[in-house]
Amino acid sequence: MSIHNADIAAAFEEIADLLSIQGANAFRIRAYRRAAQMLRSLPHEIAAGTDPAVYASLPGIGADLASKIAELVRTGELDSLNRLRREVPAGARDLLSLPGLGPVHVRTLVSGLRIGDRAALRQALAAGRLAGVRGFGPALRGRLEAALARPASEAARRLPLSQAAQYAEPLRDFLAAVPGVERAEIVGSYRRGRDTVGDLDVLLCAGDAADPIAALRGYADLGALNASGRTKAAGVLRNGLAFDLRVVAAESFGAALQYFTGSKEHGIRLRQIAHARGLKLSEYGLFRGKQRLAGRREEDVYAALGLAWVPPELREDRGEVAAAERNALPQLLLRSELRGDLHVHTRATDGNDSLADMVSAARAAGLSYVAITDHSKHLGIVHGLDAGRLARQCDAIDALNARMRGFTVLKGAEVDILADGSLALPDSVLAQLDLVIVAVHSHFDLSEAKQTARVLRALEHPCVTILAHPSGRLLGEREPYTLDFERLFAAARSRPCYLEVNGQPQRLDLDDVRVKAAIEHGVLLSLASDAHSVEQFANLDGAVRQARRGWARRTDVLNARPLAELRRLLRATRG
DNA sequence: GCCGTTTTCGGCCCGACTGTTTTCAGTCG
Repeated sequence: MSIHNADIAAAFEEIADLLSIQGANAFRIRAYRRAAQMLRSLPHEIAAGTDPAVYASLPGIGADLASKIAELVRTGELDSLNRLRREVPAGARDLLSLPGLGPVHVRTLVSGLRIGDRAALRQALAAGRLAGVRGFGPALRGRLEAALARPASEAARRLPLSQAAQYAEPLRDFLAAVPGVERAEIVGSYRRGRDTVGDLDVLLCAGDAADPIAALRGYADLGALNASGRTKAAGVLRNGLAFDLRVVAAESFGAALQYFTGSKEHGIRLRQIAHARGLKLSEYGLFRGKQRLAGRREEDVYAALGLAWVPPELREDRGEVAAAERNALPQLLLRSELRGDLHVHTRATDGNDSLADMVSAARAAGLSYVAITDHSKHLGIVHGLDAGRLARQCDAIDALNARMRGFTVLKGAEVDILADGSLALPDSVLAQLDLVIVAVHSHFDLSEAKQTARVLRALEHPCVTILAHPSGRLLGEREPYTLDFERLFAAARSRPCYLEVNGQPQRLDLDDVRVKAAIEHGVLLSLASDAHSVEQFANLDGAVRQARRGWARRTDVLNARPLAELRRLLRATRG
């Protein structure tokens, strides 16, 4: 088994948690957390073909962490972590996730009271053993009892962005309508366009006279308000989604927008730059002493720090601050630059709408070409096409093209990759299509070696154009299958064939980090709606957002090319 | 534990709210 960046990051995060329970130096703990965060954002696998001598050149990795990475890659284990696991009770780390319990309180529980997991804490609370313990007043004890009473499955779960939007936008609109509120914005990971959202962050601009936090108590969807002061409130909606609300004045709104959009790591970079220049950056503005240098507009804050304005999608501390300093940020892809959509279904298989309606909707979405790619027969659940039905669909497309000006329908199919890497339709059929999408829809649990061999074999097929939803993940439902993406990218580049960024809200696959990696490998991307009904061409917005988070420019995208160039690129896949 | 346009040692981002304080530590974002 090979070690992935995420495994190393998880080990470092566990070390950080355990050290914090032991009361170690806070900056030492932060070093582990930052290293973990950096590793999760790295666009290549560090264990694969990286000279261990190079580890220490990564940002936030010094001699010590480099040697720990080397140990993990070599042995799959970490001595120092194993030692920490022996020193701290096994359930103690889990206690950190309870609301209101930080490392100091957990240390009190573990070393002072021999309470080392949830069950022991529940018992101690019931027996009244915590009454009178320093730091554990009645309010905190009540919070803990409530949290322990909730089933673990209710533990805060990240929602797909599109789902979070259904709650965020009404909340924002409600607050925007409160008298005295001048602006209301959803910030946080929502504004950054992350695939999932853990909680909602809402920022308001209002003068002293307005009291939006009081008004919030009248919001019909409010579940509970856990904290509320003059400028800040925190609570949960009825559906359990947590939110934070902040109120600032107009002269601070831009700084607050920057601050609460995050990410946290991006913000820390900015505050470090301010600090190095003898300035102070907070949600209230950029200050020299008491003098506010910027704050009203977000652009001004970046400019006053000597930085180009960074699009929110890039604010993940993945090199964007350094690029902004050099004025070398990428010109990110725009939705208006997409010329077509290469993954669309009709009711011939599992779609809802007719070929003609899907084509009309594609035109209405501002596109100039679309590929119809219904499922191959093998996938039982979707009434897949056999050779005969596919041939009739191709005739219908020919007839449609003959009637239309300025728009082109391409003939395609989404073909299953069978367990052994062969395809579910015969070559004679595939050869007649303009493009062939292949996808894994079964046997998700193969070993990494077998899954990789399977997919690479499919990509070697001379008719194959695009690999759809390459990781197979379904947000909140199914983990990605294990696949060696380094080899996938290399294969796609040399073949050549193209990788999809699937815009379905539950998929968003490739993810942002892998979009960036694919681009760095020189692989072109196909941004697809995977629409199964006319309204789902809106999925293209999600695909674009995801691609932008992976630093995609127009030139990195297959379907941002005009039709003639697209046809040339499709032909290039056929050797 | 990391790092260098003040530094190879001594720093390391910033502020609101809560609870339990008798002046502030802890948690959170």
